[in-house]
Amino acid sequence: MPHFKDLFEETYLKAIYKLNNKSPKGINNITLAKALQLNPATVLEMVRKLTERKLVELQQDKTIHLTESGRKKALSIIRRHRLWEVFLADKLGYSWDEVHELAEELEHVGSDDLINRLENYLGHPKSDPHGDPIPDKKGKLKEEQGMPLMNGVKGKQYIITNFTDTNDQFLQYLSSLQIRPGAKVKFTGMNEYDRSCSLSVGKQQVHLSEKAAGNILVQPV
Amino acid sequence: MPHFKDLFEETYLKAIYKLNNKSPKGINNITLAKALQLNPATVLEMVRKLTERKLVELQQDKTIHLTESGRKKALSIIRRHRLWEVFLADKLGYSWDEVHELAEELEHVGSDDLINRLENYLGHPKSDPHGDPIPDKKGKLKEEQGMPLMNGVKGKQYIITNFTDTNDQFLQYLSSLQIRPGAKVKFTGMNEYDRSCSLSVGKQQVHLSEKAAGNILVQPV
DNA sequence: TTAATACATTTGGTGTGCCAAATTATTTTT
DNA sequence: AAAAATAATTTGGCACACCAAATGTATTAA
Repeated sequence: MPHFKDLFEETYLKAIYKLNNKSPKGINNITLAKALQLNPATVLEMVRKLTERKLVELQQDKTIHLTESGRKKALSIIRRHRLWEVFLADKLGYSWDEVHELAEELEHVGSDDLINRLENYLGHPKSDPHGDPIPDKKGKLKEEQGMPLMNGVKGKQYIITNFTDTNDQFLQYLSSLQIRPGAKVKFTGMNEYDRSCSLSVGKQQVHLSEKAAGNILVQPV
Repeated sequence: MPHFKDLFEETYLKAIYKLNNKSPKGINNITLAKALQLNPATVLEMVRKLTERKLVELQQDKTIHLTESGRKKALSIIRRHRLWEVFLADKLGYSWDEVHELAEELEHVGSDDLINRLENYLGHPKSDPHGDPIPDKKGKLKEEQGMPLMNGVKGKQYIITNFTDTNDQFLQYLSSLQIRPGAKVKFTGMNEYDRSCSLSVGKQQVHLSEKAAGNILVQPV
């Protein structure tokens, strides 16, 4: 019979890691609870357990931080997730905007040895189908932070690198607009009223909400 | 957050299916509890839930049987398990006696679509690395029952087809004796005292306990 | 400074699978 | 048929993640 503790642990660690990347000052349990779609009481309880396990530290201002070993574990899960995504896309023919949910399950499976073999089999890819970099065995991750498309300069061209929202719905929406990693777009302006953005993708004019444009990362072409 | 009910359900259904294959008359919850290494009280409770879910039927003589839909689910899990085993062996380079435990985890992951794609990617293998046949999408399984090596005739040659114990320890033990699916062996006799068997594998003389020899299935050469 | 708002924590309680131990059949033996 | 062994079931309870709602405790506005 399976042991679930790891699974919960991994889910929490990954969520904390990701939120902490966005807000390096630290996050509170409300934020974490919202991200996990759980009750704050539940999250507090679990965070305490993780603290006992020396994976998480609670600062005196109540912010939640990963310890070094917690960060290691989180990166290991992200590594698994992204390698499975590559597998699903490259080998099984899934498109880049369909792989997230499945990888969410696969990431909790198997040993490090399995993942290392998988990486080898996939030819040591540097990034997953969404353009996100894959941590190496040691947990090293080169974070080439792109700039949010929202902060673009009117008239300039950009290359889509990756996304800060990994939701398959969102990605499929972008995909339908031809917005995918590697694609070239021109920023044609922002509407000051609602901060929505317009851009041209190929010959199409596209309008994106502030939220959407904020979750698309680009590099100057 | 994950939903575990399926996982438990699947574990029970698979165990019942396998035991029922060995004893078609039906099994009791003691046998099932032993196989799952759980308390009979626990198993009884769960079996009742599975009965409510119309996956299992309790006969009046207290034997446990799968319903048609229970059998379907069990076969679907076995299909997943065996396809993942092929993946691990063929693509990631694991040897046939190392794949079971990992497949035990992978079998609970993902959708039927994923498994169908995997099957396609693997080239529609007919059997897994242990020689066991892989059920098709519909749940059809051709059970080419081999004969237990124990029942062999002295002096005759046999081809190893598969095994009725899937434990990796056991398989690795066999592997160390050059006993693997497809291997040719000669049955050289049985010791009546403890029913242990001797055979020749290549140039080696090998002795196996009654239990081991009973779990090795062969076909006349 | 007081009131309002947000956050943090505690309390009591649920569902699910699990167990040990006691009890009640049901078989076997003798 | 009585005794012994085995099987089936019930009972009460544990662990774990989870939640709603109540209660503190800060912060921010008025």
